[in-house]
Amino acid sequence: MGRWEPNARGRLAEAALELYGERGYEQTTVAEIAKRAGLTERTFFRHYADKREVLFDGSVALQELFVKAVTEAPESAAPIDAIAAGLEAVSKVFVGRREHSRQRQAVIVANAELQERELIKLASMSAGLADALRRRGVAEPAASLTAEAGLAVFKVGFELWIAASEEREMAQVMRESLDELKAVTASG
Amino acid sequence: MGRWEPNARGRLAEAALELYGERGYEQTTVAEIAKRAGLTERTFFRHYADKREVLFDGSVALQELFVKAVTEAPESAAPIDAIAAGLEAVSKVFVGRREHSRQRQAVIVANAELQERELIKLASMSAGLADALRRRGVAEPAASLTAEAGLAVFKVGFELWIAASEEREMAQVMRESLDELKAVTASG
DNA sequence: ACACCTGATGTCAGTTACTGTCATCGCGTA
DNA sequence: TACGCGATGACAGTAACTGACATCAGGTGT
Repeated sequence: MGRWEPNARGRLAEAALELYGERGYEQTTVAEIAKRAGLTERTFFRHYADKREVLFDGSVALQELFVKAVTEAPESAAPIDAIAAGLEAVSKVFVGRREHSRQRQAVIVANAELQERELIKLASMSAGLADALRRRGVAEPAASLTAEAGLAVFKVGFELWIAASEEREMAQVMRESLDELKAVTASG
Repeated sequence: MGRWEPNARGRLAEAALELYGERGYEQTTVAEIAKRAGLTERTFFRHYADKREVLFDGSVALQELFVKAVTEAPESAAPIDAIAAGLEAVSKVFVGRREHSRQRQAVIVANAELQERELIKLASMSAGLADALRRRGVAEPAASLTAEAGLAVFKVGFELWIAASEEREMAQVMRESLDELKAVTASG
């Protein structure tokens, strides 16, 4: 366990998820995470800005994927359909990762600080999507509202997918959730 | 400024908003807030769970009002219309408070930790609204999606209202934002 | 008038997240 | 083989937050 074992960052993320799951987020100290990863507390903070961030390593890549899919949707697609294309793209990333997602989500819902961090990541995604829509020529407040609606579908759809049986595909759940949103907003 | 001046809690909230505005959230210590309120750091933490919570004193009451209005909407009202009734009720609370809201929002958007706290308060509202809708007989995931849609309207509408001129009423902004959401989700 | 009770506050010590600074290590390169 | 450089360790310090206990002001009962 020398100073130069490879992938220090990944070892820290793995150790953190394990410990948060075993004894809870609050009952875990950063020093313990670092020790399990064969590193020191100071090095933890060189890789992650704080004790929460270690659980959200992939969020930037996920947002970029989402935004990219919206940006590259056909010009003719309506804003909500561009968002739908983004949801399709994002869903592919989660194929085969349901169990890992469940474990991670269980840790997050057990602690308010982690929920806060999750929410600001989702808000960042919403802002990125609104940007992408604006670049497609969508005006405000339509762009922000469409982005928020898309995130609502993602949030609700994600929870449904986690709770669902193994055969149920995320992309399908997302499509159905979006249809449901369209239904409930289609009054008056 | 003796030990028993009245309204210690209110004095702390006022001092905190002032200091966060003057020198920023991170550059303000809890000891400084307490000192300006004529109290000690320890007493601050008896009134507020942490350094962020002091800015969110009214959030529980606001949520209760929102939920109450949704609950008491006519039985015949569609879910989205019950939410609309809630938005109307909430809007009344903000009459005459635009300047205060601007000041507070400026402090919040300037700091990520405060944004996180704001987001979890809004998420709590969404959960409360979904509950209320379920009690009205709305099934899942329609209840959660309608609640999330309502919160999206509130978020976007609130920012529009803050940026708008003095004559523009929040209730009107909320109505227009909801109509816009209905428009963007009314495709295919 | 007096002792007593109670809730709010003060005091103090302790833990832990997080930061700044400098020393040290292992590896590649000239 | 000497040197440079990025990653890590070591250490001290700040501030958010907590627990335990003392103290104070005001009300209550006698």
